[in-house]
Amino acid sequence: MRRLNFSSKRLAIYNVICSTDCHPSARWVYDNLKDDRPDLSLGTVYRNISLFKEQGIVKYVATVDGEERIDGRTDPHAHFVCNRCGRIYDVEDNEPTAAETALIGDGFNVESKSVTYYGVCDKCK
Amino acid sequence: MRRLNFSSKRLAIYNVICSTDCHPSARWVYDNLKDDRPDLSLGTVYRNISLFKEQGIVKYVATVDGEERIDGRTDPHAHFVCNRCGRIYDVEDNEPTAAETALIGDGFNVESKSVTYYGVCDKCK
DNA sequence: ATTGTTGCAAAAATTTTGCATTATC
DNA sequence: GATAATGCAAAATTTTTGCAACAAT
Repeated sequence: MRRLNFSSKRLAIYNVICSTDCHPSARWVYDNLKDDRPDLSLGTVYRNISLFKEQGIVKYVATVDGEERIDGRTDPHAHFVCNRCGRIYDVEDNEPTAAETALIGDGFNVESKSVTYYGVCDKCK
Repeated sequence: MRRLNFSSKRLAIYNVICSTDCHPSARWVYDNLKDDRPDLSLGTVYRNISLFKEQGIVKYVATVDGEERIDGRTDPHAHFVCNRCGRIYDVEDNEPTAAETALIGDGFNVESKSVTYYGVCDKCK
């Protein structure tokens, strides 16, 4: 069986992603690891995030200010993106929708759903 | 009173966006106008799309293969993004969610909601 | 040894911007 | 003529990639 998180850098990248709730960008992950691991390159962070997404252990959340933001939490939930500060918050929401049923009836394979609210967060108000 | 769609190019860009249901990228809009208007630059398309988004007459839909995709239809509805071909479909869905009420109760200003389904469309199956 | 992983820098790709020119009123 | 809009090309940004070096088994 293929072992996941083979290398120590890969593991470190994954751990950073999972131990924050800020829904980081690749650059944020890089910056946060750079202190502990000066020998880390941004390309490696990108390569590993790509891999994690293929494996399904990291999910795309939103693109904010041109940067892709990701989430290490993979259970179904929604997000709130602040239009002022760019912070992304988790929002509990697992309501199945009638629209999904309709899509399936129309012959679409629905693999995932993304629900994102946009507005101004409590800190920025 | 300030007049919208001041210039003829601006109007043409807006019309192309509104008369397709493909949820185009800036490049697609540019390519589709280029035949009729050889004197059109991609920068102008980007500048006008930015303006339309500020005005609220065009909405961001999703980022597919690194390209931002937009919609000239601004009434509340959801989307389906095909992971194979990148096509984006409109999906009727205006169910208000309990999550939105919860957000407001928590002191967030919810300005908009984006619901996007991902999977494989009927044409690609 | 062989396969997987990384650093580095270059390249690719999308989007933004500065400035001179053109269009609109 | 004054203001707004555009073309063009350069610049800025994010993301990807090639390749040699390194790590792991």
